[in-house]
Amino acid sequence: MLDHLAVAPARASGFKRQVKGQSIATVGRRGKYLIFELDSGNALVIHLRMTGRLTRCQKPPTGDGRKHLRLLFRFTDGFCLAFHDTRRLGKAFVLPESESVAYWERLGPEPLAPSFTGARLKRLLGESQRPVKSFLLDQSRIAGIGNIYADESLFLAGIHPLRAAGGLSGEEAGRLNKSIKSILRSAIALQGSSIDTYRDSGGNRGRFQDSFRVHRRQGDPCPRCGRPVEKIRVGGRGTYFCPGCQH
DNA sequence: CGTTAGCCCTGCTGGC
DNA sequence: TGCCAGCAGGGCTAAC
Repeated sequence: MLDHLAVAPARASGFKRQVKGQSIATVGRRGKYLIFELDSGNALVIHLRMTGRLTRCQKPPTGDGRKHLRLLFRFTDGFCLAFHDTRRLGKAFVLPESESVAYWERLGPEPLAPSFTGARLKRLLGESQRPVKSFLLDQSRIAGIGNIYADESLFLAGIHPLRAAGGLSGEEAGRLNKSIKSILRSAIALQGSSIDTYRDSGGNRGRFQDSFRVHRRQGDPCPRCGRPVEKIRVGGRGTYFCPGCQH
């Protein structure tokens, strides 16, 4: 089994042993997981979840800077990489090279890959009776879409979050595919969404939250038709949509 | 197999 | 002003 919670003190020694002295060969991503490939062949994997933050710093944090500090990596050039996480939901662990393929196979395809097309999405949706919003959030079906981006993608595509996934037409799947790519690309260009604690590695806020059209905007007029945005719960997640534009 | 409820975790918000 | 229930949610596990 994977050593899944490296942050817990009881398991920290094994984690430290596997990371200490290693160089980072490459930095990558799969879904919402950050992957730091070590020269041992193993990978340091970090998931920020809701409130995790990775910050590059010139020296180890002190005072208030240590509040919620969970991990601190020190590099030979003197720089540090700090992992802060207020809610402690984030995870860091070492993924053995031998388990890598199986681990990443659990995730669905990357929606930004050129091979991810409307037709591919239509096939993935299959005959599923789940709400399309739940389907988009299921990382084993499609990797990397979170609650914000599911809401915004469905709004852009004009699709109601409670529609049965398998009930979407080919044309609708095509629209949804284009919307997902567009929303993700915009959010990346604006360096993410800082509703609350998210910051990039330089400590800067993202700006995509200023472009939300429905997410966390219940009661506000829809930017397209003016009807008030509604909030419901889908699969236990707060879900925002326009009753006038999404069918 | 496909799907869903519960849990983790802390800080903020809203209602009284 | 203070208190506290409720909410925020990604992903894992257990259960159906």
